[in-house]
Amino acid sequence: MTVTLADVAARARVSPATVSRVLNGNYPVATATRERVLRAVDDLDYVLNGPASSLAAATSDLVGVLVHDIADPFFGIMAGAAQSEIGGQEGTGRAGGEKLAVVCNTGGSPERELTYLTLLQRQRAAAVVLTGGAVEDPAHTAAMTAKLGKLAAAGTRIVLCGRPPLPEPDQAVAALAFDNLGGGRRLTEHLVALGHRRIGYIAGPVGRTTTRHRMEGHRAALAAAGLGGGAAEQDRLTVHGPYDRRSGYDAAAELLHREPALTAIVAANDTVALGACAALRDRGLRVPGDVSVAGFDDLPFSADAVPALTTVRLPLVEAGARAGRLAMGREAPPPGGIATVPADLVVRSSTARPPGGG
Amino acid sequence: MTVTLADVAARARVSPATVSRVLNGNYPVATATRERVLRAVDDLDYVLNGPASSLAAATSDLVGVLVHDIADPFFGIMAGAAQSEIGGQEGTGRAGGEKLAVVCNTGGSPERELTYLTLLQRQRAAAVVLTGGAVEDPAHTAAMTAKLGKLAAAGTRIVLCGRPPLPEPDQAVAALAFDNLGGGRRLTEHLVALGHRRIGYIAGPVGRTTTRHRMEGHRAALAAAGLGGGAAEQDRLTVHGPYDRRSGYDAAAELLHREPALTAIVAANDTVALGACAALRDRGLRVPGDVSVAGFDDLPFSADAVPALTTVRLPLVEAGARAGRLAMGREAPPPGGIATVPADLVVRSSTARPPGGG
DNA sequence: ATGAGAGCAGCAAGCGCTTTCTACGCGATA
DNA sequence: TATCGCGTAGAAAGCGCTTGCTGCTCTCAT
Repeated sequence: MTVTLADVAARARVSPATVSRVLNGNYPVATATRERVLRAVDDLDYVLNGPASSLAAATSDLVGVLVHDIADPFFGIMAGAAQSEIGGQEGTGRAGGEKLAVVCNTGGSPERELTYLTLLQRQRAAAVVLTGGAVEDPAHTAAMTAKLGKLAAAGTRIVLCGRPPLPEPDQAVAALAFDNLGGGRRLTEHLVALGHRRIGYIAGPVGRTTTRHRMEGHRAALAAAGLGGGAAEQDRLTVHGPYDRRSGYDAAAELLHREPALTAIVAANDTVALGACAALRDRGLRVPGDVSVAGFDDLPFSADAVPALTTVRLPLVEAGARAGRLAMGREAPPPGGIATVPADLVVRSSTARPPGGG
Repeated sequence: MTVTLADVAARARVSPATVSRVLNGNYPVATATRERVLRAVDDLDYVLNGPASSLAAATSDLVGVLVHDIADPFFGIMAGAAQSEIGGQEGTGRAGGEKLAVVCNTGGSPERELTYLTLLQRQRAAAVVLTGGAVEDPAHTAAMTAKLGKLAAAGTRIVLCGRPPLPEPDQAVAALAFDNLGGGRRLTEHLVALGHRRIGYIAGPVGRTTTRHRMEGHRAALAAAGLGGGAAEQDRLTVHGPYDRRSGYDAAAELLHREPALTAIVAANDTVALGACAALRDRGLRVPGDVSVAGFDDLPFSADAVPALTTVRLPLVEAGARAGRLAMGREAPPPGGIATVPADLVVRSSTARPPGGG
């Protein structure tokens, strides 16, 4: 039925051991022998049995990339960049280093995150890349830490991309953390500098590090300008929701309802910001004429929106690629295992001075 | 070091065979025994060794989902929908049916498509879902057909989603083909009905089925209205490019250069259409006041664009989910193994009657 | 009471590969 | 000429799991 190593060995008139060595290329094999084996492989159309190989070698060439939402370009871009570093090298022929990068979609669910990690652990994955913010639930954090510790102990390399380091930093875990706090602060500082005083905030889902950090940056900027207000006031001008367009639309409407004199809205990300713009437009308000709007991430479509979105640029491609290299062990981990990825303000045309004020 | 089945068996005071059977749940085991085993599993924190299991059982729980560009929501949406059907069922506990859906990013490269297929074949994947258009190169088509045939022969289920059936239909391959031709035709018919006579076409990359079918639909509509012109004229009003925003921007500029009197532009997809809109805007042309623009796919952001995009709706979530179920063998394949997914015209505000005419 | 049969658990033979250790042949060295 | 060592190939022992088959222990009908 299926062709096995032994079949190839028989045809090449060598032992299975030799075939294995030719295929793995980490043992001296005479050129003539090698060629004979390679020819037999081609003739027989032999395909290595992955499970058998992984079992015997106690390692596999699977690398998992976990994302919250595969339909969101924020994750797609990072995952794509990581994957091209992992399974990428075209034309490398049958040379090593080729790994199978697989992206797993958790849908933002903690359970599925854990489930995928177990599945990856089952497969004895060579590495795991976790992208996006972490869920801030003590129980889940503990479970994740334990699971990741076990994976690391089993030799699986762990890389966090766009996610803060674990509470108890592990040597074996590299973290590429986005400067969400700094980015959020700079964004709101920009708005404040333009003269805005009543700024609504559309936050991401509750209980996510990304949500919290961006919001803390926003509030820090407000506080620094003496615009903090009380906790109650802050909450009044904040609406939480998922990272999608619809959420932005609804939240903007809600904010306008709570505070009709709003002159600016800061959104948790670009997609949400675009939803907010739509809501504003539907109410006859102009952006940025009546209300300024800002996003976060600087996804490709943000530059093309009308008006072009003021946002915070996150180098997703670079970060994803670096995470991929880290996962492959092709790049030295940053000192302390932790690196901060910059988040720079990008001013475009969706923000301007407030109508009367300024 | 790592806990094995034998360790669990020892602790539960049963044979390894019994533990295996409890875990796989496909053999009668007395309740008391089962519970003892389950307790031992928990106590020891046992995690099945996937490769060993796959080797012994000659099957694996990996399902591959191939996409051209993971950063493109068109693929992200389909892949996410498929994945939720494959690895989804929350709370199913340790019950079967749980598979590891992994998405592989080919970047549109034929070589990588083949490479991933081989990697999946290595892993003895349970199923493979291929999304998006196929590359129309005889050599590649032959290679793919051969490879898919081998996979199918090895028991891997194959599902094509948004891709036409193989040249020589295989019983084991299910295909969910998008009605790109019909959608393209209806879209252009709409433009013609509005009174447009000089319509530019921004096509996708050369040599892809999707590109060709959409374009053929466009040209069929033109021909039916007696607007076909000669082949040379058709080519003059057609520009090819990748499926990205930049390509749309450049192509629109080029079309305008070739035919300044253009009153409408049909783009290969929504992203490209948005790029075209940006180019038009930058030249001081209004959409749809001066030039109408239409896209394809109806991605989420299309409804939010300004102006909202007239496009062709593809039920990506439904198609992806169905592909997932097909891959799991949870849904009967369509008659003949082929089903056509409808592509309906969605008229919004980016198209209107041409300026002077109509 | 006894034989048949159902229900459940164990034995042991692999699944296809990797890798350690051993063996062989040959040119170089003494 | 005898010895050593290098380069290369083979033998064989698993890696951890699944599963066909065997066999034990009860229960139930005769």
